[in-house]
Amino acid sequence: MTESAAAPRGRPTLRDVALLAGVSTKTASRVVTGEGGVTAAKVAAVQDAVAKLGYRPNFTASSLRRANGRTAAIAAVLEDVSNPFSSALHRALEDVARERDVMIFAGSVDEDPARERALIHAFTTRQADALVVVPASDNQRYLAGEVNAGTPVVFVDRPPVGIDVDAVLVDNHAGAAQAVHHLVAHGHRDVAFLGDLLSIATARQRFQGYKEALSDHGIRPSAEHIAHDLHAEANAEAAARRMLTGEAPPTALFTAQNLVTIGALRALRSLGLHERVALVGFDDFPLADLLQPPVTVVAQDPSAMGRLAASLIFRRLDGETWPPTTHHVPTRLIARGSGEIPGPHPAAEGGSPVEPPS
Amino acid sequence: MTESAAAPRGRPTLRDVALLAGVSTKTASRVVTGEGGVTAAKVAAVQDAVAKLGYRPNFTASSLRRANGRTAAIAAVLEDVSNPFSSALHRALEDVARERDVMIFAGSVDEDPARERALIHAFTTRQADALVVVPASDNQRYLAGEVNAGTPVVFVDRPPVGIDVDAVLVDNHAGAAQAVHHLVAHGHRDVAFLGDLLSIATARQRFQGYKEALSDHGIRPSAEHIAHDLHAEANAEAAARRMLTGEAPPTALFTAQNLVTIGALRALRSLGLHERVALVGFDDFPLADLLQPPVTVVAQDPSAMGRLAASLIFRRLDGETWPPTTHHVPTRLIARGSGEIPGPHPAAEGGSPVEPPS
DNA sequence: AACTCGCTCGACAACGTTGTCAGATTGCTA
DNA sequence: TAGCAATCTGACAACGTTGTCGAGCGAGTT
Repeated sequence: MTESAAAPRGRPTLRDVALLAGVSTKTASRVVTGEGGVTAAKVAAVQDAVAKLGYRPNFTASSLRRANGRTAAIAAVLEDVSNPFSSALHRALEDVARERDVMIFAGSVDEDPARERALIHAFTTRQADALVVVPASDNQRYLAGEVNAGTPVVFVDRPPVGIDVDAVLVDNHAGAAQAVHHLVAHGHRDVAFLGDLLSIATARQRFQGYKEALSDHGIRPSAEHIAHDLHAEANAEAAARRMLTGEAPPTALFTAQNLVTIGALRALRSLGLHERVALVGFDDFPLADLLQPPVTVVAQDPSAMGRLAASLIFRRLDGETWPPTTHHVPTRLIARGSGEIPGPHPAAEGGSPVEPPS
Repeated sequence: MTESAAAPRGRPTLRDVALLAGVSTKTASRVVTGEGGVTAAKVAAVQDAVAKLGYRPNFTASSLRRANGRTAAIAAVLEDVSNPFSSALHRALEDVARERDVMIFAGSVDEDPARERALIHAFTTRQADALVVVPASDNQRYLAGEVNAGTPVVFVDRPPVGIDVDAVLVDNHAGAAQAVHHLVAHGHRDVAFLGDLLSIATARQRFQGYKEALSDHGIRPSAEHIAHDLHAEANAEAAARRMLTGEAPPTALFTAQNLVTIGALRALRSLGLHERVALVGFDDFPLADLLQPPVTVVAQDPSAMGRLAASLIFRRLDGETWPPTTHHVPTRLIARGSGEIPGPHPAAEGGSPVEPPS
């Protein structure tokens, strides 16, 4: 004999199970979903059939039919799943989702607005129950349909534009200001700024914080010591090198993004200035404490952001309602060494060095 | 007037579109799928209706009905989406999948066999078209049903057990041996081993490579200089510290995993031995080149592994068939400094230092 | 003029599942 | 013993979509 039974072509379905167990599909369904109200004998028969056939329910078909139509999957539209910030966020979402057996679709936008739309389209088309978005475009009006249809949407790290939804943001302005105050308190007045693409809202906010903090101390930054649109490590390294080898080089650097910080570190290292020029970076990174000197940063907390975003999502999915709200997750200055290299203006102006409250 | 029209409760469906456009659902379907064979006038009417209602096709329902039943989603069962190896792998999968508009479900196993099964269950239940698995369990027989049903499965980094599927592996044995040969060539005979959980196949292979490479040089490692089951940074640091402060401390360390390497670096640093004790780590990590001294590693190439895994998946999905095959992606020794710290036995035995071919 | 051909279009069924409902069986009460 | 409620079970429809098939129509052929 080649086949013991009718050998259903593809995967076994509930119908195959029911047939083998000698019950109706509905009763088979009752057993596999644990709905109850089935006699022990039939339960056993169905379970036997399930085991024998290796039946796996088709959750896709089930969610098509079920009352709420939930797919128990949420989508994460991230900057790049392989960068530390995004992947920490991703992991935090997963941790919260796991408690509810919800899966995560993740995709990388790479700062490409078209890609952002394509991803969101793909995810909504696949009936994701909710959307977590780190946007790259300058306007997300196109999401209105989804939001109106009742899909919970949370923006993370960058504010929504043209649409009113929950957001979990970092206080970039305050964080940047904190970094600059810290440097000034350690005797620096010539603090350079190296930042990400100005098209990114957070980059603009950090620059704003930098400018205002300096101006609080009556300092006007030199135009040569400001570099924008550094999105790759190599660009940042070149920009830092240019500043540091120019005339009247800065005595401290504020690097407003991860890769920019690392590029600047390379420049400092290769010029042998890493023990002499102070540096505070925005966003923490692994091994920052093992470098020489250890790198002082304004840390964001992507895990906390992810957990908060997920909890907002699930509260909405549970039916809770409230007006769209923006939440701010605080930053934390972690002094490790590079930011405490003294500058030429000790005990700046106002007496004791100004330290932000822990 | 409160509502301009019948205001369909949830998302608009093809039926709503057809109704508004005055055509049958089938014709509406023809338009949105681009099937063709529809007059220009009706195409326009349908497109208008689509735009007016903000209609989005339900890909889930579509794949239920369509001939091949594909969901255009593949699942990645990873160690931890937030660790650099996993996330680089994830990203590589995404890059290949993107070309075909295929999305990725990702989940973290955290070395928990139960979680591995739960994730795979969840993904198959959601009709993922294929599975990429970095296994944590010691046996994956339970996947037989999926494989028989024709779902392409590729194992990455760790070999499948109890089941015969494609695999993309690192040559851990050779990579570890290469690291040890490198250290011996630089004058070390007392090379310690610090490795991950012995329950992980790759950890065992790396240990094997270490032992055999030493034995090639007629060296028998001291039992005190071998530490297994170091899965967290803190454990690794403690173990390294114990070895380095014991009597007859090793002159070189081979750290067989990422976090173990970092833990060992912390121990070296805190004991002030980082310029005196050589170290080669298995698996590269960001910023290894910026540490003092820069860290020599045997690098894996998670991107290449991911791309290869994805290409195997898609070739199978395209209908190509071949017997399950194991592919080995080569490692590469990257000499940066920490591995070239000289040991007490210069020009070891066989004349010129043995360097593996680049 | 009768016929065929090609094209457009819609009715219907089906994908795998679950909600609804009514029928069948059982056990209990009066 | 009749009556009734409680329990179990299956037929059927439906979720949103697409494959199948045949009807309708105008144009071209003999």
